[in-house]
Amino acid sequence: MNIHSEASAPIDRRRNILDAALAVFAEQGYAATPVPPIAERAGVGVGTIYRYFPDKQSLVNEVFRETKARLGSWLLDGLDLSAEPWPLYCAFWERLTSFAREQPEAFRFLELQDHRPYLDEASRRTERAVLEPIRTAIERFRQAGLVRTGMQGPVIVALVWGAVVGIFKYDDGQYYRLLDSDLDAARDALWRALTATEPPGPPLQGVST
Amino acid sequence: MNIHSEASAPIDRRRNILDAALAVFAEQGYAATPVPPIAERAGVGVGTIYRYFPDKQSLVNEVFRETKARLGSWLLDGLDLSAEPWPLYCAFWERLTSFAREQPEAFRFLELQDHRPYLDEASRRTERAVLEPIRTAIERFRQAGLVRTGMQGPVIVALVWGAVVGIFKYDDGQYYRLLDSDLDAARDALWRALTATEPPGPPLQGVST
Amino acid sequence: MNIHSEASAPIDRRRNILDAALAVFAEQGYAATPVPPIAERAGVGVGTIYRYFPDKQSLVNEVFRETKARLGSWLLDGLDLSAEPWPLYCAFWERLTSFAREQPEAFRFLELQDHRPYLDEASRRTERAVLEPIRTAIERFRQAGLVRTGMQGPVIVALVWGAVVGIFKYDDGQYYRLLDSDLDAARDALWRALTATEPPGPPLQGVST
Amino acid sequence: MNIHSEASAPIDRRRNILDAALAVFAEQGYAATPVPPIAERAGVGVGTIYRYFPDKQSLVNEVFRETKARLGSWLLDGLDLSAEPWPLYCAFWERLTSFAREQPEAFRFLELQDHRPYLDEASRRTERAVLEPIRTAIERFRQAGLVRTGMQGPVIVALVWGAVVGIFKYDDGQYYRLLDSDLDAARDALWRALTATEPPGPPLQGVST
DNA sequence: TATGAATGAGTTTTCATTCAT
DNA sequence: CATGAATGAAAACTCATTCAT
Repeated sequence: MNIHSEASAPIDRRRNILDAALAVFAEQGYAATPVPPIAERAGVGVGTIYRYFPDKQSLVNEVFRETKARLGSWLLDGLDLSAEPWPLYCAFWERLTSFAREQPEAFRFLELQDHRPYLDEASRRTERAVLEPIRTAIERFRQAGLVRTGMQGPVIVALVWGAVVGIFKYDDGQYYRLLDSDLDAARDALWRALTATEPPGPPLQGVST
Repeated sequence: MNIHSEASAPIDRRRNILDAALAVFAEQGYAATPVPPIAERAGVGVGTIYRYFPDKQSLVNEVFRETKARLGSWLLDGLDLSAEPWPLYCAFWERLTSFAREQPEAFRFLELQDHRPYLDEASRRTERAVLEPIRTAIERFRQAGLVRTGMQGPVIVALVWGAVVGIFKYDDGQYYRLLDSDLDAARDALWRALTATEPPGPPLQGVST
Repeated sequence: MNIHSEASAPIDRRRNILDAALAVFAEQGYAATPVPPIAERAGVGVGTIYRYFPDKQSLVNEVFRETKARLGSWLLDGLDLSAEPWPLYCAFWERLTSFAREQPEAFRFLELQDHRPYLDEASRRTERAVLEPIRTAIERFRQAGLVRTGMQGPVIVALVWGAVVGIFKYDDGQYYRLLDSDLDAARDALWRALTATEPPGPPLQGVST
Repeated sequence: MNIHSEASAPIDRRRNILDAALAVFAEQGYAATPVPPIAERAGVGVGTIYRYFPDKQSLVNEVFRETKARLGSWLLDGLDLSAEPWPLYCAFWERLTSFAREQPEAFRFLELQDHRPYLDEASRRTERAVLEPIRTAIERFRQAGLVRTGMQGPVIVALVWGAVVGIFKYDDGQYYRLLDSDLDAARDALWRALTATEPPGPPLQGVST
């Protein structure tokens, strides 16, 4: 018998607080969100939040780092960076768009808000680190001549990432709903943008774990 | 000529307030910005702000509409939407990137922040209206077969616009400074993305006024 | 006509806040006193206190410095430190005891409470400075052989001052009320303590201004 | 010998809590001291404190009573109140000053802080009781004509006690360190104050147990 | 009309006390 | 019986808005 049988729900208050904070920060923004709604959504007392985080700013920074790291895992865990360009690109694209679709709060919080006013150094480090492997891979492809554009590697990533953010932002859930065909077309279009070649076709299986 | 002689500096308090508000909102965000810093930057008393705007939220909405409209003018005024695709695209690209470079506060405020928590209906209308002519033009090109991608017209605009925001956001002024060559390469790359053809060459002169 | 006719009561909110704070701090102590009671007693809103003092600790420090300085003036203003020992001693005694009697809040706050936990450097400087002239005068007398005790000058002052605090503290207004005869006897007794001579008699007039 | 062998350390939690509370109250004052630091210093959990004391105020009152009683014992246990005045005075003086020196926390807590805001009736009774034997002895001497001053007996005690507090308070450990000669001189000076006679000489041995 | 000091509702944060373990 | 995580009432402090000047 371990400390918790599978049946008993172990209450992880820190987890609940972080999740609740992400949800309300995504909705209202950090500065516009008072602490009590976070506590209520987390199912804890207000004071409890201050047992886990020294202040509101530390909380938002932890939310940022955690969520950014989660995005990093989502994009990269098990991704074979040595794969061929097109399968690798497709795998990355799939992960990127599925994150936006399946983790809308995380996506909205991370990508649609301006964090500079409160981000601390640790968070900025995390931010820079997350896409580093992708940037490196792109840079490798670029130097191998597989990427036919004059942009620096990181700029390429920023462009693709920004394009994805742009189209998901346009999907406001009310005036426009993104179609799967939009996403596929965007994927192929950006491939052309980067490689100056036609997309080879449907992505091969087995690139990601 | 207006009624003021050149010697008397015509103090346009409303103007100053709007400019000051844009500046501090761009820097700190709406919710994190108290009113007094706006007043100070505008060179007026706090009370004065409430003579021109009923409350802080009305102010930020007016800032939003004004700035969005300014962006619209910057992009569209004198732009010949009936021009050939490539020159039109180049002209639009030039306007877009020059706005980001020359009006960094406006760009940061409009594009890097999440306005949903406070935007009123009038502002949302303005937002939708600004890019409408562009969307219409794209749609026209698309239906004429000049745009070879399966995306809906507005999604194309969102993708290009998002890509531009993405690369300018990556230019944080500290870890990376965007090069002109990055911008030119991005322009050509996105042209390939949309048309599935090589960019025809340097943009022709005379497309925009 | 100056800015305020004598008839109109010019409201000095800072003054009111300091007075109110002294009153409630004297009664409850600094740490046990919330801000609202101070505001109420001062006849101002809570927020107003924070317009005049950055925080509660700054307020109590200012109260301390002001009150200490007031005590210093009460004891020393116009006191002829070059007077003969006995008249000077009597004048000082008179000022000391009248301060305790006429400014009971100031006396209780300054002398019956432990300020170390919150006193800042400026306040500590003020504290050290206030009795300095008296200490200097005593030292002069001591070196002239007029004070017949082996204590250091400042210790003499501390002893006399402590004795006065002790007897006023014993006067709790309920179980014991200090008599004038107690005070006169204490004055003469302490004179004997310091000089090893009998007190010469009733104090001469005209020592203080 | 008690029931515990020397090997097993008998943990007296109540004792530890009282000692810890005295230490932190002496340092920070009652109102400014949270409960957790007391628990930590006592080596117990916070909850444990509430098993021994109903609330924080009861704790501070018990600390007060205990410490006051300890002071009473220190001053009086084995003191021969029927001794001759000068030896008795010297013995008392020795106990008083040694308490201030050897129990600085107790001294600081009892004498340098204002307990009125939280003291309950039982504590006030204890306070009054402790010095009662001394006051009675003084009163006896006074009525026997051995004390030559017009002060009431309790006022005499208050003056001496206040003088001692005054000089020890002046010894802040930083700007001034009390010398033994200061203390001896103060003892003799106060003897002159009370008796209008010269101190007879060095204190006889054997007055206190 | 313009101002900025004043305000109190609302925010962040603390802490005495409880109670499940 | 001892614990310390959890709590919410209360504290410190902020700030959008008002209004006397």
